[in-house]
Amino acid sequence: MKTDTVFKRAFNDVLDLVSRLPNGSTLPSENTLGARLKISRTTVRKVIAALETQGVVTGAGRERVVRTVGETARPFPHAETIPMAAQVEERFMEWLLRDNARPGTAINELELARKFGMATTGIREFLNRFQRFGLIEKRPNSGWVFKGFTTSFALELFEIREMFELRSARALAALPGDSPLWAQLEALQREHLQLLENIETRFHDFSDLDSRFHRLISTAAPNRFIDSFYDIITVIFHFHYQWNKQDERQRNEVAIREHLTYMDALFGHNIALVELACRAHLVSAKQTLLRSTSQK
Amino acid sequence: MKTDTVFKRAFNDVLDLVSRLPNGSTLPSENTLGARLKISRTTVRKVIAALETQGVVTGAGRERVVRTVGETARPFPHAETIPMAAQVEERFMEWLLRDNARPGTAINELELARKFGMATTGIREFLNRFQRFGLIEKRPNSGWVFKGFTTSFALELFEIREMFELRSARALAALPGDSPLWAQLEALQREHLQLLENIETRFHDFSDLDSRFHRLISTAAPNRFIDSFYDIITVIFHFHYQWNKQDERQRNEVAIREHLTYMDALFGHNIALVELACRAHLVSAKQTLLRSTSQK
DNA sequence: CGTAGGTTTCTTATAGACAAAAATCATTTG
DNA sequence: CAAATGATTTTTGTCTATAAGAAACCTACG
Repeated sequence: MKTDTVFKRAFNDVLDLVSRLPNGSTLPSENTLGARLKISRTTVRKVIAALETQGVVTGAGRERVVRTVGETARPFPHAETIPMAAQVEERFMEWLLRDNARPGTAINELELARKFGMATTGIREFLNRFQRFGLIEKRPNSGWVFKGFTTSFALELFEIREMFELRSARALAALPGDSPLWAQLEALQREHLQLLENIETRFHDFSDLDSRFHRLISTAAPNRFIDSFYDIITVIFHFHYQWNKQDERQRNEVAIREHLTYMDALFGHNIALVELACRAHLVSAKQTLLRSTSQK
Repeated sequence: MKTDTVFKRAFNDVLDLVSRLPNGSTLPSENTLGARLKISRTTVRKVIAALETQGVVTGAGRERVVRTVGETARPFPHAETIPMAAQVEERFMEWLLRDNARPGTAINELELARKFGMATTGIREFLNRFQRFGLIEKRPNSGWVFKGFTTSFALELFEIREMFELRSARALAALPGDSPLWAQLEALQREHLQLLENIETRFHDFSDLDSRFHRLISTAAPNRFIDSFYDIITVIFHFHYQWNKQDERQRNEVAIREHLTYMDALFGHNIALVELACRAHLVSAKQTLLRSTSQK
């Protein structure tokens, strides 16, 4: 059976939306709600039905009215609004990093299914998608092997990353001044400066900013294969940041300053400087990653 | 239920192996057979049991003897020895190319399952793996869309291909003369020359040679992400060759000559010449591909 | 007559079952 | 006791079933 995470997320969203409405106002139409929440009318109706039994919405048909007074309905826990497929990645990476980080470790679908409390189908599907990250490999009719978060993995990853990033950075620097990308880059620059001011408390926020910065650069010359590669980078770094907390504040501060230099070079449209700043940043990012890989 | 393609392929292989043995010789041990056919002993025993009922092998336990006289057992049809997962790709590409090549076409798992005579699980698994080829995209809770074999697809593919190929070619040219790769490259050179001699009849054989040539170059500096990208190239070109038969003989002849020039440059360790030959070949390959893409 | 709600049909996400194949454990024999 | 066969346990590949969710169709009201 499907999980009803779509319904639960939508329920919470509508609850939130409705709570901002004045008491007694009419509910937006089913189509409007569906469009706003990016779900089908079928699910909208299910949500409305649930809200009716909870007394948040009264009336029927075109005459549905919001009642925000009285005890409000309780939203579903956040965990139940995340689709299963998305949760597997999180749990799998945690399992890899905490328990079984050794290269060559066999990955057993049945064991994972039991550990994660789900059917093997879901595990298989995840592993098949995860394969492209280059960390696991399939042995037909036998299981999967974890190839290890090794030095060579990091080196291979960064070889490609450098090629792609330099190419995108050059393309961006060559963009005319009236491209909307410059405004977006300026906004990101401000975010970097703000983060730098509050680095002591907010240093965890860098992971997300980092991903957005590099992805923005890659949009200067869109290429589906490069975009797809950035998914890999994002996931690897996301978990690397979660796992390796050593010197996190300081590492992130250094990276922010490198980003700022990199952005200055971009704003200056100076290809040579851009390449220099880009390379410098990637070298330092590579060193950070390399410090937490296993040998071979 | 699993298909028994492993058993059937193994059965055919053992039948073939046994037919070369003199009548009355003892059968190799189960372990030996398993190692040679890359299958588990369980399947070896199943094959032996089948051969016993067919009278090709007599005796039991350690005393099993081959009987090649009399009517020999019939092998299983080749089609039944190919694992289902491998067959889907073939059928899917054919379906894409023949029937529904239009960008934006919705891909319906259930419909494909019915058309291919298999369960939806198998289709899903295939589509999830095929996603990395950049030709399809998933809409959660809805189906998949075919993004189209478009001009931009070809351009994006070749942008990456050129980056990767130039980098590998440079690495290969820089390899010392005693590297085993040079001998392998010489062997490939001979294959090219032979194919060129019989181009009129054997021009279909180029597809395979092409793939092996470019993959050999990439082994000069192994990188899992590049290898993975070559899988995409190989599949795309495999089906492109099957689909677009126009001028096939001539196109392949041109490509062979380009390869030969490229190889000469590599043997000469002349980076500038290598880059020239490599670029020239890729440009012409790109043109070929572009000629059969749809607009946008 | 176009937009909204009501109803029906179709598709996807996930679980569960089971034979094929692998992996492990046990026994025999030279 | 090492290498082979025999028996048993686990795991994978594939199918079927079903609720959640999307999509399509229908009806009614302003």
